[in-house]
Amino acid sequence: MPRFKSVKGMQDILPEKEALWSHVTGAAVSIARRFGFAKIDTPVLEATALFARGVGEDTDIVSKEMYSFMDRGRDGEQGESLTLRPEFTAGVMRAYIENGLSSRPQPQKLYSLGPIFRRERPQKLRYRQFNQFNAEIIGSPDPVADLEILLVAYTLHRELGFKNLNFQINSTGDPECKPRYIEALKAYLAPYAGKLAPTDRDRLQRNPLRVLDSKERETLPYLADAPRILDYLNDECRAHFNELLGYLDALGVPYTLNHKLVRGLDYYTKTVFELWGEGLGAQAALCGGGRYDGLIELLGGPPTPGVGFAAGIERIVHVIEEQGVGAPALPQPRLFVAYQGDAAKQAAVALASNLRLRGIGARIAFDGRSLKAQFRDADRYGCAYVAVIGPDELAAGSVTLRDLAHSAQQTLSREAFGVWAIQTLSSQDAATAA
RNA sequence: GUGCCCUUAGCUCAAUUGGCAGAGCGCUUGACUGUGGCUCAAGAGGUUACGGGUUCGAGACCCGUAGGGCACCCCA
Repeated sequence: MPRFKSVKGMQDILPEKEALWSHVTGAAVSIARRFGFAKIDTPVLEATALFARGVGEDTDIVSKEMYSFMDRGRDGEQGESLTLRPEFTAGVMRAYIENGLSSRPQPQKLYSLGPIFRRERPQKLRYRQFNQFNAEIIGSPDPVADLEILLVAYTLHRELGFKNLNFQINSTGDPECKPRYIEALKAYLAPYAGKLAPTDRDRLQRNPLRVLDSKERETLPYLADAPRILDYLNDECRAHFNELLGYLDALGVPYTLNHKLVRGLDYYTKTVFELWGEGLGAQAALCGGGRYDGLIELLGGPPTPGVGFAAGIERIVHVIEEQGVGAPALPQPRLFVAYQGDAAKQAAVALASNLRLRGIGARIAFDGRSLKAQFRDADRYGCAYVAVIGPDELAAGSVTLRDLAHSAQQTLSREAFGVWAIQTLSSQDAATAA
């Protein structure tokens, strides 16, 4: 029997990571709530067509990175094609439309947390299954909505101790000015088409904007003097962008205008951004997002503006781990219940169970190990106290309580032990949890 | 999808020009038969990623596959 291994690009997150992970996700949730976001959980599986339509057929994500399969229909007929979500936004928009969230107070501010799947070649901090924190503001064209999305991202990373944060920001215009710019870009690049890198020649036809952030050596020289989209924005888009930048200036949020930033998803309009940080190797982006005013209508909903972003949890965890940021310890039982003998084992199991029913954490040994081994476990698990029930205690109806830190012990009646446990352990559990 | 590098115990790594597969940590047990940390001792744990080939002999050399790392592409 061959040993099973995790699927390529997918990894186990082991218990020792729990404290750090809940530190990060806890911060994300707390900031989302501070900004007035509510949680929405959508399925991991969606119709392939949703992503093809929403994200765009010609994007890298849809054209080569999706985990898709044909579902079974009735009577063995072939059903529809389903896909493991490669991003959050399309699914959240589907849910917004399907559940009539457009008839609730607008805008709807929604956050999500969960796994995302992209079938890329794995690399450091690039996995085929990874976790994202996602936030969307749906139903407002106000630049303040853009600002709040940027600020959620910024606040999250600031609070987790990131240094040298910087937004890369650009505007990709709207359905009126974006095509004008694309035409201008195509016209500018057309004479050089033969000299561009093959992939870029292809992009020029299918998705001209993507030529902009090309890193192909042959292409780069021709990009330097390419027209800039900011020069082609119509009045509305320019005003929107300038208002957003004005807020960022006023708040002292660092950003760099990056006119080559277009991002790989078709649905973006107006604002696009990425937040860059240190310690990520070739993966500069901690998180990214932008505005998608046409998406909901494209997916069959009422014309509705929206803006959002997604952050990669693994990338955040990696960086703060490297910076040696310690996460607060998670609460754990302070008491270890040890026993000797079968009869005492029953009493010990009952004792531990009763404590837990009263909300007090307790750990108990399995497998009838020696007292010595039980004490070693108690120490290893960081328990402060050991309650021992052996033949003597069983006969006397008592419990021997040892304080490991002070190497002191005393024998108490069951009643006295119960009082001690409620007084000492319930308060300490609460203290650890807080 | 492309290029380069890597893969030996649960983990981190040794093993002379091809010549008996090892250490530390961790784990289990024990060191006055009711008591932890520290120390000491013993034990368990391996198809050397997988499949072929060369050789008297392969962890080592050759080919293939898988997985990992780094970079490209793109992004979280």
